Amino acid sequence: MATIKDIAKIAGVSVTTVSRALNGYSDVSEKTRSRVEQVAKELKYSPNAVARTLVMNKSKTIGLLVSDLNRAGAKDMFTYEVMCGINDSVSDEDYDLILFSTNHDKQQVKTYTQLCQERQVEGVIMQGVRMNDTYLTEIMDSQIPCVLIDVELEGDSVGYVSTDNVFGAQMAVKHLVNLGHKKIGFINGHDQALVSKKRREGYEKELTSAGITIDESLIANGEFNELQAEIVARDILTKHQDITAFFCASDLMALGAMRAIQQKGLRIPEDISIVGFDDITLAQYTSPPLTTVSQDKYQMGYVAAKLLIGMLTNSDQARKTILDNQLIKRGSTAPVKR
Amino acid sequence: MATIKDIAKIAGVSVTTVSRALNGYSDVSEKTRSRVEQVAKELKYSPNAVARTLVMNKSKTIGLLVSDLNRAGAKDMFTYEVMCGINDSVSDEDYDLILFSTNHDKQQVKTYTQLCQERQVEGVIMQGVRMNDTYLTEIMDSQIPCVLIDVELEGDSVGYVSTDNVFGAQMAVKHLVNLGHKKIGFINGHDQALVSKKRREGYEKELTSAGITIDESLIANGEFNELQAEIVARDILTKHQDITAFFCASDLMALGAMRAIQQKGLRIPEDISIVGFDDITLAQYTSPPLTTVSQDKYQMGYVAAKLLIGMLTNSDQARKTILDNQLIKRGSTAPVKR
DNA sequence: TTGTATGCGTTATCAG
DNA sequence: CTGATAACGCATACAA
Repeated sequence: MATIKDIAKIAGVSVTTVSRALNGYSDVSEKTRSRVEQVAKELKYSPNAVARTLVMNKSKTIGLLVSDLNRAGAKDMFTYEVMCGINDSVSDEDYDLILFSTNHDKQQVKTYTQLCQERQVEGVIMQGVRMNDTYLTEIMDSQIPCVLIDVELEGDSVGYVSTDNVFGAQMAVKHLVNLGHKKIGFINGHDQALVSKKRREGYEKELTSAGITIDESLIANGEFNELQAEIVARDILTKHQDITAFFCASDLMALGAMRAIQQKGLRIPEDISIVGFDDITLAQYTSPPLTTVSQDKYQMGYVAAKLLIGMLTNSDQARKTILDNQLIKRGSTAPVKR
Repeated sequence: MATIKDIAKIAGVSVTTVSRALNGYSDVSEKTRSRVEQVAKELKYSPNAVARTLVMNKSKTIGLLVSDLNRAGAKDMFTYEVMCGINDSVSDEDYDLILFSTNHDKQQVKTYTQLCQERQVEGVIMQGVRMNDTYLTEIMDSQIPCVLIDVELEGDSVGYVSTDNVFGAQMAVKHLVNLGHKKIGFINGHDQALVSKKRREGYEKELTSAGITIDESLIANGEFNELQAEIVARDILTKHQDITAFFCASDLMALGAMRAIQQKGLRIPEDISIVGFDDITLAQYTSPPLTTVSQDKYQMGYVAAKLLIGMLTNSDQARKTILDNQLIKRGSTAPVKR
């Protein structure tokens, strides 16, 4: 509650002097400085960041804009882990984080720029955007620096962090191909996700280079949803009795597919091999444990924040980073029976 | 970037009028109001919450203070789910959330009051505090309304949300007792957690009422840590060959204990029954699926925020809520062999 | 080395 | 119904 005014009065100096003393300016005598600091301590003074923001036009605040922050995300801990990385990163740099959750409806009510201006955030990290979210175009038009997670869009003030989804998918499919699989189903996310495009690209690329022709009827969208994945997996299994493997664009969907497989009376990995994507915690605990492409979610968040803060301070900073993925071989994949 | 000043100039009125027109005051003619709104829209005006905070002394901001926000928490999604509840709740009421992560070290650098004052948060929700965190006493002394998650401390401006941990533990133990278990190990968290005290209380209460005497050597702290729980479980199993069940104060620790049990060549639930606490997502996927006491974490967050906002608006608001828990019976418990 | 005056964007008071 | 003015807490250009 104490302000520099209070300090000034007690210390018998002007507010200007207090301000400068506390901010470490050199043009203040050691004597007054120590006196001011003394009084500040006595009064348990702490600077009002709000007032400072107003006058400096710098809030030292970063907006964390999460699309669909909800319980559904609880199974795959993606958002949480990314957040941990961001949090560690920003506190290193003495920024604070303000959390916005958004969704399609909210985006109609308040524009991106409004959202940012109201709270005077210096920059934004956006997680979970869809390609058709209205905010995405606004971000590109806006001057406010923004780093996107898993959306590879670049602009003057827009950068991104992603993992190498094409290569990740290639590793997954190559692993299956090496095990002798030829008929490999692909359960993708949805068309609004860039990662889905990328993972499909990897899937097709690897099959092609293995001399296997793409069969559209082996591919379906599971909407990144466990249940939906189960449904489409069941459908594919019914249509293709001779399928021997699945590649799923997320572990969560792999869980759904596993259920479909097991309900058909098929065994994993003896009858059907399956590979997921993400390496969520659950992946280690399914039976059998799930082979998957691991993404370092914490690192994604950490790097995203670093990138953003870099952009905030110097403009010709690199604006994108692609992290490597890793294939984690577990029990859900095996050589094809013959 | 547009301010009310800009609007005033263009609309040909004073800033006062603009302010009142935009804030829906009645003492402004319909004509000027619509004119002002028109101009505001043209200029894509959005109010500067920072300036407003300064003058109103109300930030419409709630601090979410999380102790040890890190990857370790990724397995039990506690914090994430609580956060989702809080987020939904505060956005209902048009508050924003600012995220602070703290730990023992950080608490020495900046006091609780400083942290709050700097960002002018109106209230705080605190998750993951330990009984010996210095912030805890500061919270009690502070005037800033605060709601604690799972720490049952009450004061003039302090409330809490928790679940009925005593009863939850009792349900767990009663379930085991009903299955015929008499020698029931208890892997607790640590002494700095209130929930640990409570769960122990429930454990002892239920055993006593079943006529079973408490054996201290069957009880150990697993520090809410999977590995530590595995270690102490192994220890107890070695010392007590005739133990038939475990009650663990968290699912995460139950995972550790399960590993210890299985490594001993014992089967779950045939040889050893086990009950956890929390109902984390993983609990459904272990083999066998884990019987556990379910806490509605989302609801905890939701209620916490509601409580806090209530305290912010009227002072004689209820300050605490205890939510019910639920025993979820799964495959990890069975009648005792004889 | 220190102090005075001004402004950041908004709301509130009070007079017209 | 409207407007001039002060105030919130802080930083800074300028003056002394």
